[in-house]
Amino acid sequence: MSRSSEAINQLIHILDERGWSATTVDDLAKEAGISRATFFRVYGSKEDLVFADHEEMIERLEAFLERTDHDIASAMREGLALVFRYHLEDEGRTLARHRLLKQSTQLRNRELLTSHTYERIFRHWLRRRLGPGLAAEPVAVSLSGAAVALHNAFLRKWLAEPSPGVLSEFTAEAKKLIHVVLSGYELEGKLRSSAGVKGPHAVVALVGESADTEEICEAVRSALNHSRGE
Amino acid sequence: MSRSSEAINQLIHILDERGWSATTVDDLAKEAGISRATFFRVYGSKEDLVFADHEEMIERLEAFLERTDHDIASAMREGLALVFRYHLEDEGRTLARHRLLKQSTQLRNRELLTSHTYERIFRHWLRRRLGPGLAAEPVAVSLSGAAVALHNAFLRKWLAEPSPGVLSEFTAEAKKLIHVVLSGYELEGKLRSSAGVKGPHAVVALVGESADTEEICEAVRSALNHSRGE
DNA sequence: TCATGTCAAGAGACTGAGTGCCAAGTGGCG
DNA sequence: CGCCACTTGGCACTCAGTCTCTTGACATGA
Repeated sequence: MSRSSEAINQLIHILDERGWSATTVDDLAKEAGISRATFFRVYGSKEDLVFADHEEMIERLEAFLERTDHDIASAMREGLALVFRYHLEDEGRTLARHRLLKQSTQLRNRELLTSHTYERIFRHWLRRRLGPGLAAEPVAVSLSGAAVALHNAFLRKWLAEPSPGVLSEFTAEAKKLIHVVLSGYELEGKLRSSAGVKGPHAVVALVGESADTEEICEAVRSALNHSRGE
Repeated sequence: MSRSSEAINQLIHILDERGWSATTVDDLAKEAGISRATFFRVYGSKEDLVFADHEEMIERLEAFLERTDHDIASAMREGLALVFRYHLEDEGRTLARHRLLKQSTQLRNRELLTSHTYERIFRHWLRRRLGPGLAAEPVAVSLSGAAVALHNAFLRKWLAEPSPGVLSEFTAEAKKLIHVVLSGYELEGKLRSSAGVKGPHAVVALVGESADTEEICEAVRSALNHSRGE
């Protein structure tokens, strides 16, 4: 898994350097040390290669939404943050892909398609979580559409001018949007957590007064790893 | 214009009957009484042929938004209705295309792309109409995303079960959505100025017993965002 | 040790989309 | 009529993606 994803990153880099249309599948296969036929078996297509890692992200998001105990608004916001953080995670890969996308409308279009996958995931999850009710369907549809659009707008902003503050700006805007839509449709009642009777852990992390969210999370992570013996 | 659009309808019909992948460009060119080369010159590609009429719709929408005297909410609603009505207008063509789309994921993906074009048009128009202001950008992004998602949902519903009442149902829902978003952000904008100076705060994260490290971090992040953002 | 089944990979032919080039029409227009 | 710009057809070419057949590595089992 990790080896193949490195191979993918390398191939994307090659496509970025030599140009999307100037690089043939033969070139890529030769570069990867496999035959042309094997290339198609492994990666599906030249296009799929560039977005192979999105599959993983989609699984992560679905797993998160499936298992979360958060209330609807928090889970939605955190799901969106999860996706956003994924793009910031490997800046080299994301920027290389972005340069690549500028070369070909075909690739840009493919990129846009991934939005619909995220939108669909949120929509279906919202439908389930909102349950039956008059406003559930339009809220599921509109909120997922709006939230993914917001995500894309902030991602575009970050691609144009990478800065670490974008994530928290995005999270704040997403929070506002979710609140506006849910309360506007009078679904505040659904905002409560659906968490069951599971007993809570107590976790104490000590951090400096000026710590930001990520620093605190890091402290929590290390405290957990310590106490759990990982 | 009208002659060529009839030719397009006929070719779409042929694609629908014989199958998308079973019909080659040679077949289509022969059917249209032109050479293969001319086919590509005129229609661009096999895929473009299926969505050629969308170009016209996009121009209609842009012209309407550019010239309308309506207030923002009414113009938005009427613009959406304009697009929706266009699909209902020629039921034969829309249903034939829909049958065609079921045959090929490639075509379905292409269809999804047109959403982004509409979304972009509404977004740019909303930016211009909302003018400068703190909430203008997120509203332009979110509302266009949500509105187009709503449009697509109602269109899917109509395609599954055509009924004339869908248009008015859609218009009503769109009106509600636009009102919720616009009024929701106006309210937020007024409340923001009264936000006080941040003091120290306590953070409590409650997670399920089976939560792993990452889930706990998500919960901490969520709790922080909750307490800091208010 | 050898026979057998399985599976991943390679080799190569084949289809079909899309591009580029050139030659042959097909009108206007002086 | 002859010149010109523009359109169309014919044709070769590249390359993505599919399909089939073969080969070799590996495991299992008598």
